This record gives sequence, structure tokens and C-alpha cells, in this order.
Amino acid sequence: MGSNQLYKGSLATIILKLLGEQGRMYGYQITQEVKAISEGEFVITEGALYPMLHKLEAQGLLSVETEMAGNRMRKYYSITPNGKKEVVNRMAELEDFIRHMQSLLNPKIDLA
Amino acid sequence: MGSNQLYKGSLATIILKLLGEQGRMYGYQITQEVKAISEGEFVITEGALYPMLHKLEAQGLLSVETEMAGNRMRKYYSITPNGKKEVVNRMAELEDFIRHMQSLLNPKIDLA
DNA sequence: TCCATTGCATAAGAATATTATGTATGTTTG
DNA sequence: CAAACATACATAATATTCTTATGCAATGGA
Repeated sequence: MGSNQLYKGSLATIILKLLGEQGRMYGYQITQEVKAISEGEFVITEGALYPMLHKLEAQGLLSVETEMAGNRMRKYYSITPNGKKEVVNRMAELEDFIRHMQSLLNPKIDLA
Repeated sequence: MGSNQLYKGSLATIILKLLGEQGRMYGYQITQEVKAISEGEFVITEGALYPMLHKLEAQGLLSVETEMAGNRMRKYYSITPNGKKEVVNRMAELEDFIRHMQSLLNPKIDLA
């Protein structure tokens, strides 16, 4: 991801959540969508993206359909039932993470 | 850190911010403090902690003083002027990260 | 025609973590 | 009093996840 070390570990969560909401997407589309939503801050490199998509597929969290758009190959990924369960866990972890980081790092600003 | 992948990449930020606020601390103390503040969620392993402390010292962001508490050695770490500057950057990055993660992953709940 | 973009993929290397050890002292508990 | 647990440092082997570099191939614009 960008110049920010903090992004490490969040790629799978981002992909799963996005596919859980947007329906099926292909790899390149994911990079563009994430970049747009994050105002150019989350730049997913191919070297990170494709191995992660393959891994999530191997874990049964995503499924794939290969299609041709003209002469161009696209591999559309969709979230599986197991993937949907995983998203719930991941989101809970994200909320915990954010909450704990804020209490650790912003002791003065306390969220109710 | 714990079972949560998201913690990856945040260790240096946690250490720097904590030392920036609490003054000097020794390694073991940092692990206990972080664990307490995060309600048991942030468990820093020794294999991650000590190499990171050495690295931050090598980068000139922390300084060390070795002292004896009875017969036990303690290495107290303090933040340097350069470390203080780095904390400012890290906190800005953390805020960006949290903001973008929220807009990406919680599109319905929009923070003002 | 050349360069940027779209679209996939992998390999080499760096960074950061876990797990497993090792050394040593102090404290608590059966 | 012995065993277990806590304190306190450290490193090595391994795993994970990332960046950077490279490769192939089609498309589209200057």
C-alpha cells in the first residue's frame, strides 16, 4: 500500500468487505475503486493484490469466474457464504482495533 | 500481536506514542502497559518488541539507559527530539488510516 | 509509433511478525 | 522446599505480507 506502514494486514479485510457490498468485481477494478474511495491514499500494488485474491479463493472465502471482455481476460471474484461470515469477524476486529488504537494513542479524546 | 491481522505495522507507532506521553519506560513495562490499556487485546511478543526497540534506537528515535533494579537489569527507553517529530507524522498517518478505513468499510456510518 | 492504460501473473527481496529457545532472578503456592 | 509463574533481557528460525521489478498481452490516444 502507500507509504504508511499501518496498511499492512488490512488488504484482505478491504477486499472482503468491498466484495461483500459491491457484488462481483475483478482485480483491476478493485484497485481503482479502493483508490477512488480513499482519495488516492490506498494504492494496492499488483504484487500484493493477486496473491491475496488467490489466497482468499484457496481459503474458500471468494469464488472466481473468468470472462472475456472483448479480447481481454477478466477474473470476476465474488464472496462465498464462508466469506460473508469472515467479513463479520473482520469488521468486529476492525472496530476493536480502531477503538483500542484510539484509547492507546488519543488518551485525551475519549469516544463514548 | 494478538489474533488480529490489523495490528501489523502499528507496533512502532504504539511504542513511540506511549514513550512520548509516559516519559521513560522499559521493555517489559511497555508490554504490560499496552496490554492493560487495550483490555488484553494488544499482546506484544518479545520477539517483536526487542528487535523493534533496537531498531528505533538505531534510527535515533529512542535513547537508552541501562539500570539495575535490585539484581535485575532494566533498559529504560526515552523518546529523542527526532522521535518526537516522528510521532507527529505517525499520528497524522494513523488518523488518515482510520478515516479512510472507515469510509471504505463503513460507507453507511459517515463521520463528519 | 510510442506511451499510458487495462488486465493478468510471478519472482526476488524487504519488513515485520510469530514461535521457540536461552539465560537469569524474584515470588508465590501447594 | 520444590515447582510454577512472573519479571527482564535477547536471538534464531520461520511465516506472512508487503514492495519492487519483471513479464505477457490488448487497447487507446497523442
